[in-house]
Amino acid sequence: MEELLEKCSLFKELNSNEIAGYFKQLNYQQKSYEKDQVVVHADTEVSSLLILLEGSVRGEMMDYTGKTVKIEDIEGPNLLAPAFLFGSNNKFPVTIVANNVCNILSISKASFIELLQMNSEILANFLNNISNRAQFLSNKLRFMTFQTIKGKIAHFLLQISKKTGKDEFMLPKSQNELAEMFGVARPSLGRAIRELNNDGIINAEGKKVRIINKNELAGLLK
Amino acid sequence: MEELLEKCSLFKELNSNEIAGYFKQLNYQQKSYEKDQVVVHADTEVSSLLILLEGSVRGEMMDYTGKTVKIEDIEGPNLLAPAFLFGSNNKFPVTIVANNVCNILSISKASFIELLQMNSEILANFLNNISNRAQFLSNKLRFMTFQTIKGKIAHFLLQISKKTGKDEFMLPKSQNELAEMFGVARPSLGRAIRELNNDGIINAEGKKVRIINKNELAGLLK
DNA sequence: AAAAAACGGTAACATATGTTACAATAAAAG
DNA sequence: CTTTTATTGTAACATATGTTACCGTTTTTT
Repeated sequence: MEELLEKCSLFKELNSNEIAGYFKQLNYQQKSYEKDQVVVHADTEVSSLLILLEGSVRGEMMDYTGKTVKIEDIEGPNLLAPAFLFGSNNKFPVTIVANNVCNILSISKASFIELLQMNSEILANFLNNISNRAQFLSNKLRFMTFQTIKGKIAHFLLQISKKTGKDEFMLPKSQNELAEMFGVARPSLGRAIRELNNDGIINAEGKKVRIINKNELAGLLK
Repeated sequence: MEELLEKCSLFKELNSNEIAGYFKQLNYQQKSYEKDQVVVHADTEVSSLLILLEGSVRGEMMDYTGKTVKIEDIEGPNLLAPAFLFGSNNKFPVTIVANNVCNILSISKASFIELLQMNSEILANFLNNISNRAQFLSNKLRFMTFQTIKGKIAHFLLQISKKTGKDEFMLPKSQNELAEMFGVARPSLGRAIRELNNDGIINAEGKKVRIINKNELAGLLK
């Protein structure tokens, strides 16, 4: 277990011996989940820090019709909803569902506070983690607030292009998944891609995409 | 100054003498701003913790056409963008503009870290503060992601109704402000209100609103 | 009190996106 | 290899929202 925790950002700069030392004094539990099993439902009280040791989970929100929107995937090892352990509303903001078999560690809030007091390294790591969380949300918010479908596609493609350094690549997800990610209807996404293609801004055929006019594509980021 | 800080959530449970004691050891600056003066532009490096002592500021985002969307108002005394002092992207996510004459304290990051190490009360307060920030963003995101204009209005009205305990009240903002807050066009907002009125769900005349069918209104929260 | 500015009401029209449906193709399963 | 299932392409149509414009009313400024 300590080997997995060692890779977790919360314990950066600590080795597995130190971690094991701290955990001897802590109150914690470990539990496994099956693929598609719900780990916690939205609005459940957050009374413990959950650490995803192995596997992958997703955060989902549901509207009142029961339609599910995936917010993000989280790969272990990583903290789950760390920003909801403190603050005035200690409820999970999303439902957390296992993407595959995964292994989750739970530390009670009281124990975790002790841990933060024991080691200033861990404290700093936790501050960074929460802050990154807030920053992620802030980005997501900007993404949702401003952009049209074409804007979202532009953002997405330019991000890939920047990361890979190439103008031609395969889409890493199906249109269905992208549409869900963007919070739009699948045919609308398809149409937008087609229009970008017909306007000569990109070249899209199946999953293969080439960016032709990067400036014009960036101009859609309104 | 200490009297103002005493009211700030970061120093909850501390009195002004204790605060003054800590500040003697810290590196900080204080500065005033005029109404509508920009405090910091979006994407500026966050190298200090900004504390709004007196007055009110707003956070704004701009799209590439220069159109501004107000994200929120912040009243002093309060922290500005605390979640961006740590984490991996230390840039202000929004442009901060003074709503009226205000007074802002700036503490260098290094000094602030010292302060967090000096007092565990302040540390806990800061964790709560950042966490509340993340929770605010999470709410805003839910708000933006799911809702139609009518849904946003429903959410807004039901929130007021819940807070005041009344079904009839005056809108606390102009349609212009509401439209900006919701990120929609003003005539679209007006039309949506009119339609809710014509459908007998609410009774709206000028700023005076009465909720007639609360269930149906809540049903719009999809 | 008069003038100016902000605000609310509303209409016509443009545009973006959602909905539903179905066919063609590709990928996975048997 | 064949069948099944998922994926993509696409069209017709419905709906929500944005844009622009104008007018009458209220509020603020002078």
